[in-house]
Amino acid sequence: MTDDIAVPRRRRDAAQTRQVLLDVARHRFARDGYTATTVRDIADEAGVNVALISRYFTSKEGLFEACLTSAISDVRRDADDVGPGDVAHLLARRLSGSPDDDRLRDAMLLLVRSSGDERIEGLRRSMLRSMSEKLAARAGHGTPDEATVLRAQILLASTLGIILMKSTLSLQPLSAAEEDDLRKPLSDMVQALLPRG
Amino acid sequence: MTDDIAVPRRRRDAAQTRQVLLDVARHRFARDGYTATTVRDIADEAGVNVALISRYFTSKEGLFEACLTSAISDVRRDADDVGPGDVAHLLARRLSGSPDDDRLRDAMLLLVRSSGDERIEGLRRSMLRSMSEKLAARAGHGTPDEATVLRAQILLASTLGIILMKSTLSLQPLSAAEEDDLRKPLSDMVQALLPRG
Amino acid sequence: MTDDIAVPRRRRDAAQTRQVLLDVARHRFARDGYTATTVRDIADEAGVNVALISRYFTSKEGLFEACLTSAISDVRRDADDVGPGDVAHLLARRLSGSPDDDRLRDAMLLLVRSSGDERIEGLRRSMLRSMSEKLAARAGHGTPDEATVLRAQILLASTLGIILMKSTLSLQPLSAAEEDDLRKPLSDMVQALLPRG
Amino acid sequence: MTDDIAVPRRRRDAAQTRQVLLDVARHRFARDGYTATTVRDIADEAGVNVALISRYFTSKEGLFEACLTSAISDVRRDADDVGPGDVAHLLARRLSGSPDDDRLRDAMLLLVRSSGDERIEGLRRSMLRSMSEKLAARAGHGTPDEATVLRAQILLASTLGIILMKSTLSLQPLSAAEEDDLRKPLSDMVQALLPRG
DNA sequence: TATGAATGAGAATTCATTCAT
DNA sequence: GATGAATGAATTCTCATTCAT
Repeated sequence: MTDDIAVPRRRRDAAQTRQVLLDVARHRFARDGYTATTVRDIADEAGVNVALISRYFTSKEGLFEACLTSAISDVRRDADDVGPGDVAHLLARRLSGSPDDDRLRDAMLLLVRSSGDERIEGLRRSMLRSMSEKLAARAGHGTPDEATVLRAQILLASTLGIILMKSTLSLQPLSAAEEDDLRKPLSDMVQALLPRG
Repeated sequence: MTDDIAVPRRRRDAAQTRQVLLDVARHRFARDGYTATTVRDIADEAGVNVALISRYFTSKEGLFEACLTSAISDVRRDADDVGPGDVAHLLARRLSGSPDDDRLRDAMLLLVRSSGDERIEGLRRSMLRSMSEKLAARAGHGTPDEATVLRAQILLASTLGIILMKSTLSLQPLSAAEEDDLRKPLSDMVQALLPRG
Repeated sequence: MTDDIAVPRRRRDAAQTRQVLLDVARHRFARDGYTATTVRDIADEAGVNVALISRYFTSKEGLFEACLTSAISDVRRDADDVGPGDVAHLLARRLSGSPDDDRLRDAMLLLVRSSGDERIEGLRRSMLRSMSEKLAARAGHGTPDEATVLRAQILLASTLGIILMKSTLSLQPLSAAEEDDLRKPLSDMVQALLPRG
Repeated sequence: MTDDIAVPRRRRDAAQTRQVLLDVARHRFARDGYTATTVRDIADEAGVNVALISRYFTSKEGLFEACLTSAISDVRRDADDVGPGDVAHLLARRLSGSPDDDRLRDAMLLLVRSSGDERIEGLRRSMLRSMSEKLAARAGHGTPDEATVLRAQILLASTLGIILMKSTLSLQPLSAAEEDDLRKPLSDMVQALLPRG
């Protein structure tokens, strides 16, 4: 019952237990939002006891924060891997349904999920601010002006809106759209908002 | 924050009480989501007893459904008022902070808020589908093909993402952006996604 | 909606309104018990406003008390009408389903329904005590001894048990039993418990 | 009132906690009926937290069902222990106040208590039907005819009426009657209703 | 390290009752 | 005399968290 995952969990491995909880939580928080997700659900799906959430993450909020932090690193790492100039292609790939990118989509989704805790909100905000600045920088030359940052934020918000709609609501044809279907429209959108992107 | 006691509520006016509850609920559900909003909060902010929610709307879900229904009419009415061709201007006006449009922004936000109840989800979905079709139709000629509908849905999702980010997270400069700041970027985006829109 | 009863209720007739409430309440309390019956149900079935229950009977308990009192008179009157010696026949007739006797069965049922209020319980107790004494007296000669009263109470309790089971639970063949089916068994029972009854 | 803390409850023993809840609930439901009993009362008397009721029995209805089920087994077991022919003696012993039989009287009382839930009602009905058939069979020869079943049901209903009256209402002399006082009258009643019983 | 037991706070909902018309 | 509006006190149930093993 505890090991319905491929890698047969070793018992009594704290680090691994922690990781499993984190993975499950990230997915659930992303999909259902903070309040609608119960710690018991998470623990059950992870195949461990609820009390471990308090143990490893102090509280539900602590767990959410850990999810957000890990999500942020993932997104950062992913962004760094990508060369300049092909934001649209990256987006299209990330948005389409390939299971490899589930984790990344979840990570992005977390950025629109609020926990209610103000300190955690700060994290989200600063992450989004930094993402939009990086995006703006990529579009141009040196440090971007506010107008460009605004455009970058509009692009970012749009992307998140698309992920949200695509993955949480089954709205056709968007939900079923593949990478190929999305590439051109997204490319147009990116070009329009951040010309040099 | 808007106008808590502007209209001096007459006591013992069922229709008005119902309306006040509906208004408060719509705002709260839009801002905080379904699960994070408690009926007691709504009743308190409305200045009436909680029991009246059951009385007038049967249940929390019933209240949410009523909010969604009323939001849908508002959005429909607004969309009908707008002539063809100026989607971007409309968006810019709607997205900027003018208090007149608070209700409309809330209405739109409700479209990304889930109650968990499957029947209500159907409502949301069909509304979004119909909005995207109308949007697609406006872009072109006769009944739109699926590719155009997809583009319309991308535009719709983007818009919702922007509203969500702009109003629930204080991310500068987006959150403070005025109609003038938004018009050009949005216009570019609309043009890119729905050329004739 | 208000007058689903044969006699077209005159509006604004306090005495009659009171009576209708009383009748409906007696039936409901008898059938469903005190706690399981809501004043709103009663008012609705009576076709009047709930507030009138407080008005005419002070409270739910007051209404129950009034029901019990009226039930007691009915039972008393009925008992007085019956000559000595034919208790079994009376029982059989009362227990069978003839609608004329619905009110009387309800009245009897009320005697096993508790309201929780101690003062009202006293009423019930003293009524039952007096009924059993009368029953005992009928069996014999002069003032009955305790053993005879005990037998009378056993008979009374049995009768109430039969009514309860027959009318609130659909247990075949008892629930469908007619006067003819019941007469002999009941007669045997009465004879056995109160030989001269 | 019986033995509140006689058995010194070990802490953190799920099976025992469950059992204590069940015992308390059975007594309360039997004495006060379903609606008049609150889960908080039960938990308090059991000395545990209310949430454990949901945990162990899902809901109040689930708890009631568990009570009824366990009551039915108890009654069945008791009935099986009794040889044929001495129903009256058994009754007399069961009805008298000996604390050993408190549980059994509660069990019987539960059979006249309704929860409102239709599925649970089915349980009660089928149990009563089977009891009356067994009773009828015991009276005679082979499979009993409907008339005999009717007589058995009358006896059963009478018994329940007597238990109800004896234990929930303090009506003298019935409530204080001892085994010896009851044996003869009950024996007469049983003989009259089920001659060979 | 992990578990199952237990708790307390808070959620939605129901209900008798009171108030204003 | 009667009504509909409104209230406050329960009631059941859920959930994050803590405790004991």
